[in-house]
Amino acid sequence: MTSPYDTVAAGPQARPEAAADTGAEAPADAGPDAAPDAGPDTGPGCGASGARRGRPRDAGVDQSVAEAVLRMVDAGATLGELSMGGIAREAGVGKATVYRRWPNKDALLLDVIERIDPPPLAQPSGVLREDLIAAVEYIRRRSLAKRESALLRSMLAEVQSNTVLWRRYHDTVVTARRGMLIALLERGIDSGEIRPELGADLDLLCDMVVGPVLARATLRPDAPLPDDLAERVVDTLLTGMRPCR
Amino acid sequence: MTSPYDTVAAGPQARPEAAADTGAEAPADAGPDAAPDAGPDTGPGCGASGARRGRPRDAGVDQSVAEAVLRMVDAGATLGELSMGGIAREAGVGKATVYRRWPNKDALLLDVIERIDPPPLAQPSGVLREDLIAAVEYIRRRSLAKRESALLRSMLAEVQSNTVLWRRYHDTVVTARRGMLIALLERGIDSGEIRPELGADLDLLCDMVVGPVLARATLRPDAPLPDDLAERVVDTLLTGMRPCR
DNA sequence: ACGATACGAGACCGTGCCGTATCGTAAATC
DNA sequence: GATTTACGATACGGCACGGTCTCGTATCGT
Repeated sequence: MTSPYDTVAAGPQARPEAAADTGAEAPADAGPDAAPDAGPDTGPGCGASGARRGRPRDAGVDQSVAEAVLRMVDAGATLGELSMGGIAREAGVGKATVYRRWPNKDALLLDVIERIDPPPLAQPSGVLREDLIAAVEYIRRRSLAKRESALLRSMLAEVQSNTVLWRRYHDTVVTARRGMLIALLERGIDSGEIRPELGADLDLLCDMVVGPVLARATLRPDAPLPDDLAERVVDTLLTGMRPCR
Repeated sequence: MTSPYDTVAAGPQARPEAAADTGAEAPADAGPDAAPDAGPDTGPGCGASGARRGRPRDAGVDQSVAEAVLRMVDAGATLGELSMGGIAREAGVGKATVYRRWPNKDALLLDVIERIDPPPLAQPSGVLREDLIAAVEYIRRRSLAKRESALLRSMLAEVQSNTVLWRRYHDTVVTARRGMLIALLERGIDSGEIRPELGADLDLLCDMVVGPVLARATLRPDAPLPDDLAERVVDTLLTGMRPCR
């Protein structure tokens, strides 16, 4: 109903003259346009003019703020519970310093989320079973180091109230991984390791591979994620539950 | 960090003299004791004395409030975003009326959540494949009528900041369904329809059955949940991905 | 009729947060 | 040295919410 997330301006705020459109605009305007590029083009030096005049921005501040947000989410805060004041305090910076870089809370969160670049999966070995296990194992490990899973849960909470935020996360983090997995499955079909009729819905196959661990990690935070989980999921999936042979 | 959920008193508040321990207690006391029975023992008539004196409580109010909460969550609100004033307004009741029944927001949410009694699954037919499909299909349908899935997502957001609330939901809603599914799988093993070595971890098997649909419904709210989803998940799972035969 | 209780509406107050502004200081260019 | 900008700290206004209270009305027992 009363969603606090209506307008979102993404990316750290550039210095005033370099981006006059990001800061204070005409009121009751904004809307769903919101410049989609949110690269961490932090202020200093982004303008055409080579060297800035005054004291340069401390690059460490961006880092501190991002770390603080992750730390707080990790510690159990909902995104909705995070306050700008709290973030600033946790990061050990002034509130004004935060607002100098991001116009509002949404922009900040969006930027922090995009800053989480998942380390690339290892190069596929070509052996289907091993590659699938590696993919699932990757999810398991990320869920264990629960920074990721805490953030995911927090994001999930925002799916409904802040679709922009979620879509951004989805496009940045989820899609990439999913693409790799689908490629893996396609190769498995080509090589005859997967029944070809299953190729009709790779999306479903994808969910069947990652769903179990994902569901356990996010929906059952108490459940264990034992070492051999990925292996057993993949083997059960490949062989099937029936004692067919 | 600053969790707004510290103490929780569950269940609709009984009329004053009937339950003097639920209302205002000594401050800085409460704690993790919180009477665990939260049945909707709504005020009137709950006391030993047969008939109450004044105007009886309107049973419709409890319903209206619960409906309002579900409606708002359904419409995209996070539990944290719900306000008592908003709930009262949405329900068309006075704020005082709400507080007359529940001592605080947590107690209200807890009660509403427990009020969602999932309609019992149909009696198992005895045919493993059909029963598994029915179980998965049940999840799919609940996710489609997204009241449930919206609530689930909102609950998930609270996992970290309000473990009490989550545990209550988990114990009430999740455990029951899971138990039925595990019984199903056990019978499948007994009847030889499932490879017996898989019986070593029925929990995992459980996740493999429900995980795909659950993950898709909660983690990918845009993804479709086609009619034949349950069937295909179960068949793929039973047969396996390999072209073993 | 009368007291008791519940009802919707809304005033009220304390608190916390958002976003801005100010202050004194630090680091850069001119 | 002067100017410009960033920094941490903090004060401020505005606002929404939680929770209490009051008011006028409705509905029950006695």
